[in-house]
Amino acid sequence: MVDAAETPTLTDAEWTVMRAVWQGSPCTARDVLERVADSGWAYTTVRTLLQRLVDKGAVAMRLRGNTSVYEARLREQDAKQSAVRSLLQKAFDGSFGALLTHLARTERLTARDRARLQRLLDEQPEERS
Amino acid sequence: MVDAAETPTLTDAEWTVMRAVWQGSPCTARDVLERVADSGWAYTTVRTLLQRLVDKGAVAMRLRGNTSVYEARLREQDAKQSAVRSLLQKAFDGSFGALLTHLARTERLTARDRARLQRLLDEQPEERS
DNA sequence: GCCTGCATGCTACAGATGTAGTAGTAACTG
DNA sequence: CAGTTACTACTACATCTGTAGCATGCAGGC
Repeated sequence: MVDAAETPTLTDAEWTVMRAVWQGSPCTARDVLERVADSGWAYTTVRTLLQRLVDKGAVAMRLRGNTSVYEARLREQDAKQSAVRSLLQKAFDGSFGALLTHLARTERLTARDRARLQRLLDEQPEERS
Repeated sequence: MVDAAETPTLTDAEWTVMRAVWQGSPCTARDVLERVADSGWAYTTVRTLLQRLVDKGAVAMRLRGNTSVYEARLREQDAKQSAVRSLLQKAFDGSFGALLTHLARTERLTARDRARLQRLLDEQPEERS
């Protein structure tokens, strides 16, 4: 009852920045800019997004000299889990099983994926409601 | 190259309306309003959302008497697939396997889910790339 | 000491989203 | 026929998102 409860929701652009931050956590805006180079974003855009993430509590900011240093506060695991939950709610009636069924039906599973799914089935301990 | 290519992206509110539409497809705005009763939305809100969906091509509208009748154009399967793809891109580096791994780690399967998934795995023919 | 460069804190602004309200009109109801 | 309903087309408007620009200040080089 502690973790993914108050996870902030991230927009697409914010996900891009968070991925960069997670890539190496105490980092500067300049670092992030480099990591998201292909986005073509301006430095100030990265800055704005980082600020919004700070506002949301997803990253922490502190000063080192006159430079802001950012550090992830939201854990990648939690963000992912939250994103999955959100998808589950809006598109799969909240049912994890419905999602799996959909995946198995529509996604092309590689042999590796199939094996992984199988393992998921075999390993997961029986549910005790 | 026909199906989920040009699938429009749905917002959360739009998902809610689409779910109602899929529930019984040629239907009126009033029908939708009833189906989403718990949302507490005003009739005009539903109307606006339906209009936006029409604009996006997700539903078709035609007149019967002086009443608009809406019909899903976007298939539920395609919408779901698109939503999954989108999640994959932003949170799992586009890797289906990464999503599975995450699911295996964090989500719980009910016995029913397990059975269903197992059946799908057994049934689905081996992939040939 | 002054210029150049990089950092910072604001401000901006269009388009998307959530959530309606209003005005005009067609239809049912006594 | 007049009032009450119900439907439609438009308009509204605060936020959120994507994507920056600007004014300013400190720090190092010449």
